[in-house]
Amino acid sequence: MKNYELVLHRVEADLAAGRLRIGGRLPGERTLAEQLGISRPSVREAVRVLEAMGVVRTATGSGPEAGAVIVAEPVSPLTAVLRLHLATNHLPMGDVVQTRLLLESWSAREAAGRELEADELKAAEGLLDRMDDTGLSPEEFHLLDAEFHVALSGLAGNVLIAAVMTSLRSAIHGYVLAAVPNLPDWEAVAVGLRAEHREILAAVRGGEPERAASLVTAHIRGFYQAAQLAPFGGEGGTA
Amino acid sequence: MKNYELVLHRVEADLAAGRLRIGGRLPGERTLAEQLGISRPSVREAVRVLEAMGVVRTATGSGPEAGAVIVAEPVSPLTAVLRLHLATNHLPMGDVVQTRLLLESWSAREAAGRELEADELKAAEGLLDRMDDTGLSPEEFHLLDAEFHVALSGLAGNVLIAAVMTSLRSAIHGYVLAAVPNLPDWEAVAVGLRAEHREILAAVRGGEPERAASLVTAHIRGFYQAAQLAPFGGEGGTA
DNA sequence: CTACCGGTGTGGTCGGACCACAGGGTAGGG
DNA sequence: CCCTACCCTGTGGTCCGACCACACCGGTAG
Repeated sequence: MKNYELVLHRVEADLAAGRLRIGGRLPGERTLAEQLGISRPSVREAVRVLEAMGVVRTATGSGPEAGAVIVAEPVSPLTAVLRLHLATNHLPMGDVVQTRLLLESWSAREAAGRELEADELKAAEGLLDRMDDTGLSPEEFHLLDAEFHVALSGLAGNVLIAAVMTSLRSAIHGYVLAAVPNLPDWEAVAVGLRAEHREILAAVRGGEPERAASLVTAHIRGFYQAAQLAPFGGEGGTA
Repeated sequence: MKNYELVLHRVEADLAAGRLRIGGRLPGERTLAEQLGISRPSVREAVRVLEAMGVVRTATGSGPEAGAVIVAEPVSPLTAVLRLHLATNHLPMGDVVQTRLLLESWSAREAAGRELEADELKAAEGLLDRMDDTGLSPEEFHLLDAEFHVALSGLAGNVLIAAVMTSLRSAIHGYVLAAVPNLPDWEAVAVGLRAEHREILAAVRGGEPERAASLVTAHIRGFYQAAQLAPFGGEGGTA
């Protein structure tokens, strides 16, 4: 048993038992070291891991914002894990895209079947309005695009799936952007994407689950085919 | 910019550029510290993070197995992130189960639509045979059960989804086990689960995607309802 | 009453030291 | 000549003590 794991187990146990809550603070590194009978460097290694896992946020200084504060940020660790494993080339980009397709089509179906608050849709709509600006560069456009898709999957109400979607989009971002030059006419593509987005949102708002899901599937598939990316054989959503 | 991040970026860049491959080794901690102009403790913090992310495996001693070896182990970090965030109670168990349902039904549909090698199915079948042993405790049974479901999702051929499934199962394990006492007759339930497993595998082998998917959905839903667990309203798979 | 300014506690970093471990080269015995 | 036992070397694992930068907070001077 390595020493830093003592800290990890201690923190996990404290979380599970409710002794630590979001917004709470870990004891100081020196205190923790003394309590567990280990050295400060060992404690620091554990805190770094917790930070990388999105469980704490550290800050120097004093006051309520300083120290190791408990947070709940699952997106950044998921993104980091994805990025690193994509870098090893042992995680095919095709699998990532396929997973995205699955999660998004499900989210759209689910969201269309729920009672949505008006302000939930407002955020997504605002993004679409901003995407109407024809002066946007492909990169700016795609950032808004990604944000829209993430917002859409958030409407399904499953925080895990929303978090995974966010990570997937981050991981895919560079990949998609690199393929923009493959498109024969970017502006024409953008026009098509805008229309499809509106259509998807309308289907979600109108409570048409199957239509929303198939629109999303077609929307994503269409773009990847146009950009000559990731030939993926899987279904993703409902056929 | 914190010092340990220098190491993370360096390693990620080396991975992306192909200077580091699976099976390769990181420079020694002392060497790395000198190269980046930082101290060894800073390097160690970064290595710990990489280890927690499943990118390296560290070992003492000498020889080809010692040092920080590059590996590709996405499952353990995903599991750890899930466990920690479940402990914070900011990740509802219902969402985890719902996600599992989605991934598994998709995997079953996908697997049934593929050409499978005989030995791919062998592993799953072997697990089912072992589960026929009536002397198994609920915990032993459930471990095999989880392994079977993971193997099943592996048949779809998407390593990301398979990895996520493995993590979800680990996260759910304790939760499910704690609910076994809720079951009026464990042995009767086990008999039903065995039959359903065989049926699912048959549908996958027989190339019946929709049947496989709906069997899986019913299989999972049935168990959760019997154990009076996680009332989840979502669809998960195709309705 | 206000503005300044040090005290105090936080994480961030560093250098050095020692330990346990495992492999490989070497010196010794057969 | 071969085999065995030993020691040397390099690895990560751990620890100590120190100093820095930072941010709040309280006392103090105006």
